Amino acid sequence: MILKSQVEWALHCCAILSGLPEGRYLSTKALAELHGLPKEYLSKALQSLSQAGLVHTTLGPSGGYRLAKPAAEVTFLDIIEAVEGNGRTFVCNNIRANNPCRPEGYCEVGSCAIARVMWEADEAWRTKLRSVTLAELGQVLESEIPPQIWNGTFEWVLDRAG
Amino acid sequence: MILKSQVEWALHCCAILSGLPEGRYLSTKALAELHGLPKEYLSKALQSLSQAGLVHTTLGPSGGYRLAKPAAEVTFLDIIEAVEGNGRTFVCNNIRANNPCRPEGYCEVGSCAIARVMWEADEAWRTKLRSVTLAELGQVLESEIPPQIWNGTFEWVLDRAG
DNA sequence: GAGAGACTACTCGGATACAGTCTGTCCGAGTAAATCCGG
DNA sequence: CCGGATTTACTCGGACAGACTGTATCCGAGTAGTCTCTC
Repeated sequence: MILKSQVEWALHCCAILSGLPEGRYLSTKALAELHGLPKEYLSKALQSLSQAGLVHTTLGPSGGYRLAKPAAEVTFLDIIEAVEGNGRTFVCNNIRANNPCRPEGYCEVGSCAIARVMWEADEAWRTKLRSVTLAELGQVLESEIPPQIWNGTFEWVLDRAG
Repeated sequence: MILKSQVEWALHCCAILSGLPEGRYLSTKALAELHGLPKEYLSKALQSLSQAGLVHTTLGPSGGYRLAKPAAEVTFLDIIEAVEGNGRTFVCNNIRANNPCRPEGYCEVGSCAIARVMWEADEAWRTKLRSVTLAELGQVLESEIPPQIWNGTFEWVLDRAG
């Protein structure tokens, strides 16, 4: 059970977009160059974000993406679910129903105890991811990345943002 | 990111094995019949458990599996890691290193802030799974399953346990 | 009745096959800004 | 100088291909009880 690399890409792209001034758009091409990723395939991840309403897009030259909401309202979980789908990490196929010892036509009530534990763990994971927003991530990044690189990157980005 | 069905199978099989009297073994065939699963493929999951040392096996007739440790010492996480591997659910490919604005030969220290959040969420998931043992699961199951089915199942099982 | 050998039922590991997902590429349609051209 | 047509640069969506993983089956090798056969 490993998250696909598109999740990592989407998170990094959102981190960049959250630092973009209001109303500016950044193209897939620029995002791909900045992270050294295949432009066409990265585009799929961004389309997922767009479809989930996390990101807004404009066509034409100087088009591209920007966040659709304030960075403080976008969580890690939003981004991950947009890319990876919002299903649970554990699906219960109710194999207890195959027990040959059960009376004919027996219908169980309630969910399988094993599935409940798995779902609680899943929920713990989601709770953590729901608690971190892009705004908080931006603060951490700004405090950790050497100022010259941080500023240089955003000069580079603004140079390409429409 | 969905756990494979072998995880579900392994958990159910361990639940049954934890109810087995000391020293008795239950065969793959019986476990497969009980859950309505393909015997050969289920065997792969059980082999994983065996390789991880969670389960002990004997060859020959009346051979099969039993738990290698007391049920109170086997956690959900043990079983899941045995089947699914013990790697993290998020791998950081350090794509920030591809940033064209970084000075030549720049070497970062510390891990990516994005990866750290993902790993904390992963750890929250693992912590929950580490906190539930097979012994606790057995108690819940016994309290939830109607006594006639519970007893009938274990009669069926003991009938086939060597 | 005792011991040796054959038999049986099981685990283990490898080989194989198939389907689905992940990764990646390519191309055409649509859109909006910039550019060009005729009046 | 102005307005319409063309060009350009981008997104979007679908089609496609290759690699990898998950699911499933089959078979031979090895092992430990059981059964049989012989003395």
